[in-house]
Amino acid sequence: MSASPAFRRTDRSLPIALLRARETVMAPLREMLSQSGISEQKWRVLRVLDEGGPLDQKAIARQACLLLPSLTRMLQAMEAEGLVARATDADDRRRTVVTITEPGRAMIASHASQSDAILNRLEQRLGPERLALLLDLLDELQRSEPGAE
Amino acid sequence: MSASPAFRRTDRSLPIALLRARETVMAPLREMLSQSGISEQKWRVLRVLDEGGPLDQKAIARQACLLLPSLTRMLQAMEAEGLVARATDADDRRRTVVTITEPGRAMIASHASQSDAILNRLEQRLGPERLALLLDLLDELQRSEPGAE
DNA sequence: TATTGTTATACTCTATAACTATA
DNA sequence: TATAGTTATAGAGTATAACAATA
Repeated sequence: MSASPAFRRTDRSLPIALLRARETVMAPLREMLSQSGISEQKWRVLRVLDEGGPLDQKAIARQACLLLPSLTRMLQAMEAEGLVARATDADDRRRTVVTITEPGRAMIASHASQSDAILNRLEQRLGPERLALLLDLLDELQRSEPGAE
Repeated sequence: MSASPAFRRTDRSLPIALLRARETVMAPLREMLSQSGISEQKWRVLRVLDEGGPLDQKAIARQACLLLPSLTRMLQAMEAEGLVARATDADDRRRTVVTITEPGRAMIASHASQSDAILNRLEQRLGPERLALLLDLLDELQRSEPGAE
């Protein structure tokens, strides 16, 4: 009647622990985003573009953890909303280069202070050193696998 | 043209770092699960039940990070597949107590060695101490918020 | 009156394959 | 022949509200 001994306890299972931690962090952020009518996924796209400058879609998909078909539809909607602009790459015309627009940056900026407050609160609870350590470990984990960026 | 200064770099952004790390960990596990025709979500339900013994649906939803309406439909399917059994709680007849069945445990057991191999490989890359530290930090993060279990 | 779980509904994302065009 | 992106399609999960049964 006991749990299968080959498995770690779910709170010591990395996939579940990552999910629970993410849900904890995202809960207040989701509430914030719902007020703008923007999805979590579109928010990630904006964040990646805001930071990484113009990117082709494959790079966006990889960095924002999205599939290319999902991204295609999202970008079409976001272009219609004026949040991003797309242009064919002159050097390689298979590529589409996506740029965040000023309204896109404004959308991000409008949430900056609120988002910062949420994450600062977490930082205070965990402690700045331990948060930095957590980010290091997550980064290390992600880099340890092939295919990750 | 630079990124909004109020935001952390996305690789130092906790929500995105958690997502990327999770995708890294889940990629090989998803491949494993797809061979059984079981979804990631149903797998979480089985894992939680296998570990936590009979649970009511609200507890399952919280521990597996699912909404109650999603869980209701999933459990109906899983009951039809014989993976779980449901019964009304005698003491509080609003509650439904869900139990994993032997076929459910067998489903889990059939993936134990493969799942273990995947996670052991990650543990070797990161180092056992750093993995333990990561799990500690994730747990701490999750516990720091109200509403988390 | 609050809580557990269900149903209904609309929406979004996931996932795969097939397709276009460029290289 | 391979790659970037699109389209098509099926399916599943998300999210909200409204509801039933029970406490």
